[in-house]
Amino acid sequence: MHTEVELASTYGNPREDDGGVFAGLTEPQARAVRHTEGPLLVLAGPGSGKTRVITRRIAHLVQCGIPPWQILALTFTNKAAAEMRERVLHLLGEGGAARGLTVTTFHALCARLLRRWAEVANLPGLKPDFAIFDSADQLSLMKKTIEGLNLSTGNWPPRSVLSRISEAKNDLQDAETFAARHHDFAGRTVAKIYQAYQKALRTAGGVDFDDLLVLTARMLRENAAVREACRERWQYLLIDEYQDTNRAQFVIASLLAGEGQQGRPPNICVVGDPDQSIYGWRGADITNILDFEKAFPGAEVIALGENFRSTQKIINAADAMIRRNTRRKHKTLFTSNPPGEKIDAVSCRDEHHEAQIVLEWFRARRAEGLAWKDMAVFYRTNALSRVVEDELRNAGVPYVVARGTAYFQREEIKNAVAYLRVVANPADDVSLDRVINTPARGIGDTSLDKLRNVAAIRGVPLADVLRSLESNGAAALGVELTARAQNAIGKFIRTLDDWRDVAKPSPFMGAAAQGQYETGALAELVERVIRESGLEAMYKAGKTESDEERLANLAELVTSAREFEETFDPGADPVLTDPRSAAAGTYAAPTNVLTMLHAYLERVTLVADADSVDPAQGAVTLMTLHAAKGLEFGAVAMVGLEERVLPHARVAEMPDQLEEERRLCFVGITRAMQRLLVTDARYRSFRGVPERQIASRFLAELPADLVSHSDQSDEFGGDDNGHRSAWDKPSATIESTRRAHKAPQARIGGRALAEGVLVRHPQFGIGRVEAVTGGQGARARIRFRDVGVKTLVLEYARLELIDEG
DNA sequence: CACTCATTCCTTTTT
DNA sequence: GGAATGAGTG
Repeated sequence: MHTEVELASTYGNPREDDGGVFAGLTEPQARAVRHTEGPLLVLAGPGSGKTRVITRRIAHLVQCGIPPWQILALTFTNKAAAEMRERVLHLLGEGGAARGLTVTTFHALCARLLRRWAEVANLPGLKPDFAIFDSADQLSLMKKTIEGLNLSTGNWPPRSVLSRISEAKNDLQDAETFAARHHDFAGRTVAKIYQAYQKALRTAGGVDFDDLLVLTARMLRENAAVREACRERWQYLLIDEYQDTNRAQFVIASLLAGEGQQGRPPNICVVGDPDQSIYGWRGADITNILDFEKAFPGAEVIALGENFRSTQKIINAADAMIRRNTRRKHKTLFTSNPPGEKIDAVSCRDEHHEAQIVLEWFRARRAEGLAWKDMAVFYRTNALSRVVEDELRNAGVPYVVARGTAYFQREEIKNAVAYLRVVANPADDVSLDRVINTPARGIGDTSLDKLRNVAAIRGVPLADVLRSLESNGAAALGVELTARAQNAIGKFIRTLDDWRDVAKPSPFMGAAAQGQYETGALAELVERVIRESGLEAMYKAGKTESDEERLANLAELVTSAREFEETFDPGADPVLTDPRSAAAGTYAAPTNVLTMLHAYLERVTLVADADSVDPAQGAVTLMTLHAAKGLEFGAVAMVGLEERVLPHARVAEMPDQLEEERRLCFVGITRAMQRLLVTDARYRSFRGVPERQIASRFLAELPADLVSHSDQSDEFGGDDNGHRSAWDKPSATIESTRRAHKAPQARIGGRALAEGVLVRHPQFGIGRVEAVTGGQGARARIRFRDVGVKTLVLEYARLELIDEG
């Protein structure tokens, strides 16, 4: 292997090496790129050229003569992986110098490894054609599991049980370990559910997101052969966004990195920023990055603190705020960019007013020459996007909401994908349940319940029962079915078989027999499934606009399948038996549609919201703060800077989460290159109920001299008194500014609060109104059932109206 | 068995 | 404000 001395002689004068991997790098950046052997931690502040360093470093490794297939780069999202791959390719030239390089997400890598090795590694109940269950699938399976145990979903909400199990999985506790550690009633019950859930999951031939990591960690730990095969192949490991890794991911990384070769330390390079760790709730363990040097002794640490993205004012504000966190590795943020404008802060009346403010601010930015695509709106929760969307739509401003998962959550797409999943894996009961009577084909709940019962008793997938019904009749199963239902089921099974025959490798099918894949076969299968399942006819029969839209979406699914096949690169498969064949370009293509279908479904399931961010669209981008990480925009508007929204309400119960909320805010601020707007609203409606809001503490943490604040939250202010706009160019019209805010006096949720009305208070409980005074600072005297009479200021009292009866 | 209308819970963030 | 159940009718 190359040493630093040799490299130094090759790249003696980086800055003049135009076009080379060291061109234009700062000293610390170059140091990170130059580092090839042994553990390396790059602490990369926002806008510090992190991606640049990573991609250059990979290119550098390859230029040093390391075979690309020995390099594994891991990210969290497909988008990050795609971007990295593209940039490395660009650096190395399209000539195939990067062939065999593995750049992928943790989850996708695990899926591939498991499919390749599951049988060898003897993982209980895991078949190589397993389906990956997304959150919706998990939820419906969990519901069934809880009901199957005769527990109430009221006492054991599937969501929270799932999150407890997910927590356990992220910490690598299986059901048995979990059971051994929890002896209280709730813990024991969850353990029982955990066990049953895993069993149901395996029966359905499925794994959930967490399982992908857990099972891979376990496989690598317990199976020396697999472990060695992976280590043998990947000598250089790189992990992006390392601050977001959880315990399972840390174990996988450590096992892959191994002990290094011949007593030398492992070549693991991790890049991240503890200040941008925002996935603690998903098990991300910030100590992974804080203690990297402990886990990998002798690690070189390089801090990239210089920011090349934002103005001084933005950087200084972000720095001042994040300094308040105590659990961090301090690095000084600085920039030699221009000072820039002050941060705009506007206090608004309510969320509608806020949306108008954002719109006007964007128009002003556009007047200054910024394009729509250079602007973005960030918010803490998805629910906040709606009002902004409405405002932009009405104003005719083009926008896109970054919700990559949304497309695949549409009913029609879920249906079509569920059919495909049943083709790929007939045991997938969750998908089968979804499609067996969609569109309605006469297989009703009564019949299904009987058959599900049989399946549950025998512990086999429903599909097996259906099949045995088809060959042996209902009597053999010990159930009675109407002839109508039996016919319908028979027909359904035969349709499935037809599709599977097409998909299966068949020695009689010409090209397939030669081991060649015919491009278009997957798209053809998707098209066939949509047509022959009756989905197409079902939506064609409907005449509403949404039905037309649904047909269009289904057509799009066919297109997406076609695109997938066309861009599918079998050489990029991380688990090729012989990586050298990838380098040589002589790998074997997949031989049948089923293989392609599996790859496609995997891709479809492992999408992230951030994956859909496409600045080429020429539109304003709307997204959650979480999705914003890693991106940058000329002008950023952050809305909902309020207590209980941006530090989220949950912080009240879990104070240690406050620092993560602050990091979230930090991430948002540091996305802005030139201009930043932060807004808070005095009133905001949650689920239709307006609530009095308090400005976020984070606003107060921004140094006053960097902020230009404009309070427009006055009830009737901000109409046309000249103070409406705090910035240079207010828009010419006042169109919607007139939508006066409803006076909060003596009103709750738009309904008048009168004597004798029942209300609920978050602390005091239920009470009856005895008297109301209106006007500014309206009050009500309320006799509470439990705590007696209190006089409350309506503005602050977050009361809820209760209907009598 | 299929479809329509009312009632319930909900939401933090996502691979 | 909306999705996801459940009751009731054709």
